Amino acid sequence: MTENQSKSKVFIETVNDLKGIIQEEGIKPGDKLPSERVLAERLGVGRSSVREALRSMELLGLIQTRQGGGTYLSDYRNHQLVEVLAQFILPDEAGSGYVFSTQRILERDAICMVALDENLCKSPVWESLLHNVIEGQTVMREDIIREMIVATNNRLVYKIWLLLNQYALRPYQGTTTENEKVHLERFLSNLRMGQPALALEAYEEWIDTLAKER
Amino acid sequence: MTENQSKSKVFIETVNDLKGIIQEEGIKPGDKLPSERVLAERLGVGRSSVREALRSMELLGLIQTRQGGGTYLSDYRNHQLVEVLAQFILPDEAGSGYVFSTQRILERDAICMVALDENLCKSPVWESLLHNVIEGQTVMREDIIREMIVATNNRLVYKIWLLLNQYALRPYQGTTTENEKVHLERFLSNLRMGQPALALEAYEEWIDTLAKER
DNA sequence: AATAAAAAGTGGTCAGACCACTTTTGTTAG
DNA sequence: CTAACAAAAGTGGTCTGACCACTTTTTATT
Repeated sequence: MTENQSKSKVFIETVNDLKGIIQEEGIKPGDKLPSERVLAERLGVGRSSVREALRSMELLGLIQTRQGGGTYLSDYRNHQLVEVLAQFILPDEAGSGYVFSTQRILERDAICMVALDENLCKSPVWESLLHNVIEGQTVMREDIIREMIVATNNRLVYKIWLLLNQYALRPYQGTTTENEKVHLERFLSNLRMGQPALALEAYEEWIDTLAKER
Repeated sequence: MTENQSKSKVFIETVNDLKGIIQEEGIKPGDKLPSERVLAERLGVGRSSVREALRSMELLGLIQTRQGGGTYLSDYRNHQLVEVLAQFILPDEAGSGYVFSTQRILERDAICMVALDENLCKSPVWESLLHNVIEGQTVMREDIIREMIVATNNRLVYKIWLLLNQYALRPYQGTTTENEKVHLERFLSNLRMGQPALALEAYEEWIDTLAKER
């Protein structure tokens, strides 16, 4: 099944093989990968091909490398690729716009899911977040959204969202403005009351305001 | 600014240099890059380092390569990265139902987008699809959904959806049953009339019925 | 047993050699 | 002169071997 596409390049296949090894071997983030030389022999390819695969994965942030030390599987969240891609994509807003709107699709769905679920929207998380906002503590937009997406209990969506987050030129960071607090309060309280439409509305306004403030 | 981090690896620097060359030279998507050998000499590094950089960029979908032909700057919007990361992220989730529900999130959004847009929902595509259904011609669920997602004009979403489609244990294939036709008609006509809520409802029923029929 | 030195292991880089394929060039037949 | 074909040059794809710099392990010394 690997060779039905005989045209695929060795280094691409190697990336796939690497994935296979990682799975079979049960290698977890933080664990060490076999050395380049071992991998080359094991996969029956040249070391240079292994390196091309590894370097690609490194640029993606999938692995980390310490000279003389070894290669380690990294937490997928450490995408350094953000910077790399940003350099290429930034001059070309169209690309980043897709990331942004895709993220919002997932977020809107999460909001609906939470608001429509009696148990979810009653969760003490929202109350505590709301409390933090009122108390003036810094509450990150990211954290709130993350909570919602986690709550919907779809790991795949969560992973995709995390990924997009890395790509997004996230315009929302820093301290919470007074204006933002208002939106947040409205949003969270509507969420808790199980009002998907109202929560969505508040969410849209919140995001729009944020985007404009830059 | 490039050498203040003396530790950065050659292939990483090369990626940046490449970016610089692309900018200086005014190389646009579709244009040809200098050959690997030329780049190596020009940057004063080994060809293997150039290759590691190029391969990384290729895995990101930043460039395309034709053996014997050359290396070409590709449209950054072709997020190949989705596929690559999918290799690492998706397999764990396949068959878990997450793929299915994630797909539906994207589809529901597309339906809303189309139905809410005056121009989109008036598109002759839906009419023609509806016509085909009535005429008894085989209309694939996939094709209809695809049309909608394409219509929303978010290439990233489209790519992700295609990907999920491959991983999904897609229960919908084969001939269109009479029962399905009813749902389809209802769905498409609501879509054309710009009724997002009704279209969504019909969609949900349609999908649910399909899932049950297996 | 603690410490220091040597060895082995590992990633980083380069150079050169082929191969397969494509593009260009040059030649030849019409 | 043009069209078709063949040779040559260019280019990416891959492998091998060689160093280097750094880290980890082993060994030897005190």
